[in-house]
Amino acid sequence: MRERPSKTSSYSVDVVLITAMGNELAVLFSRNSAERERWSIPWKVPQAGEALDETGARVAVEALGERPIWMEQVGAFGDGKRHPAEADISVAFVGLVPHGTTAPLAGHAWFPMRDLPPLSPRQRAIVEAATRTIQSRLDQAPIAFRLLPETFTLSELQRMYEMLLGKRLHKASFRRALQAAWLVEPMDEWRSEGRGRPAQLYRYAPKKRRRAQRGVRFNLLYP
Amino acid sequence: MRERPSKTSSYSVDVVLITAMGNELAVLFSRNSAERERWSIPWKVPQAGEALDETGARVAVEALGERPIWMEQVGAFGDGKRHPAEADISVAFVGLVPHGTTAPLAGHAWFPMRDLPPLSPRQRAIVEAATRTIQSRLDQAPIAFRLLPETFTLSELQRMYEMLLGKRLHKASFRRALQAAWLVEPMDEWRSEGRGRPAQLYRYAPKKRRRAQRGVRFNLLYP
DNA sequence: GACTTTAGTCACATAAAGTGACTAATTCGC
DNA sequence: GCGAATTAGTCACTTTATGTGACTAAAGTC
Repeated sequence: MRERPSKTSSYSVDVVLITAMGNELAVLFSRNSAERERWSIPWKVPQAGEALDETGARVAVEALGERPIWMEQVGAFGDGKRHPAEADISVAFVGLVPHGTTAPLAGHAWFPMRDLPPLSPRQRAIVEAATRTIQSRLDQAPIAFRLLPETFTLSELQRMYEMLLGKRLHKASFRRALQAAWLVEPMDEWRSEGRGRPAQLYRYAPKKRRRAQRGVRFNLLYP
Repeated sequence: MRERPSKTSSYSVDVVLITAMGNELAVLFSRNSAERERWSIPWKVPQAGEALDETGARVAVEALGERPIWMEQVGAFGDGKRHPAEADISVAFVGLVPHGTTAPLAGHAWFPMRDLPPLSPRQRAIVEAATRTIQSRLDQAPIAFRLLPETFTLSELQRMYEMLLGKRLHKASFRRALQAAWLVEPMDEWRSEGRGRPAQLYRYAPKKRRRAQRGVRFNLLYP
């Protein structure tokens, strides 16, 4: 009804790749091609006829060397100011990178979540939203398991959840909730981590639940 | 690394406007300008320098005549096949239209959620995702209240929640949860709806809760 | 005035979450 | 070798939340 846009608006696809490093989450950054001392999260412009998810996967593969083990859309971001290069808006995805695959390609680096490099306002918003997306999916999607190796101890799992939620959990409650959710299966192996009693190893093996499954529900606060 | 895209990709902004009509949710549709017998949810192409939210608001205003009382982004949709006209992808929003404002502009019509006109796959996906977005925000955002008039009875409120959730709720549980959430305030008015005992009127008046507020939590199933 | 209809509340049963304390199996220091 | 320290794993008890049926209240209907 108003004036037609002078030119069609374009979009980029930006991907927040997350992994767990030690006791912190880390995000993958690429060195900017123009200003080499600046960093940004990986992004690309779509190719003709390419589905959104495919573009997201392509961005991830080119930044990481492999496909993330889980990926979900975060949303579209745009404030009227163009940003990652030419794009009017950016469609953001979060992807999870499993433990171990943490060797970055040339021109890329992992930054701990709490100490990110300077970012454009848009990309900062994207990273924050990605974190919220992960937290909100945490009780429905196997996010914590994707960040851990195949087998893990329950303490490791709990630490992963604590890292993702940003709060401490009570051990007994955590295990009780885990049991109710039928998500893990004990192995016949134990691992001695130096200090104390050896921990039994588990693996992710969700049981197909009958009725209305209710996710995991770790509301559980620490004292 | 591969071929550059031959032309920049474009996007549209599509808006799912929802209101409550009787005992059903309804969605606003516009008649297609090309094929007059077909309908689509309102959409537009952004103007230069316009923020995403602004475009969403503009689409809503031009389809509805006023601003929706609540609006949130649903996400970006694109499968590689262009659709609403030229756009490669569509960024979708849901908006709520308060009770009463239901007179549609010319070329527009409300369709009950269970009997939508034929839609493109993309717009169908958008409407479904919009419904899920609303359901997932239901315990955090005042969605049900936005669809009701200023004052309402608790039975009306419960029916609204039931409509939005698509399941029945138990009266006693519903009211208990409502009380725990400190969301409504009784008025000194009663309304007799013909049949039975008159119901007290309430209004939305959320108390600023101190600690970790936990939203509303109507898990509550019916027998 | 008995019956129907909708509002509003109560009490009790069941389930889930919060929490501290206890037992178990290791390594470490000596 | 042995007690302290450390981490794993479990229990039992308390407190909250939720599920549910039944009951009382205030209208209209006939």
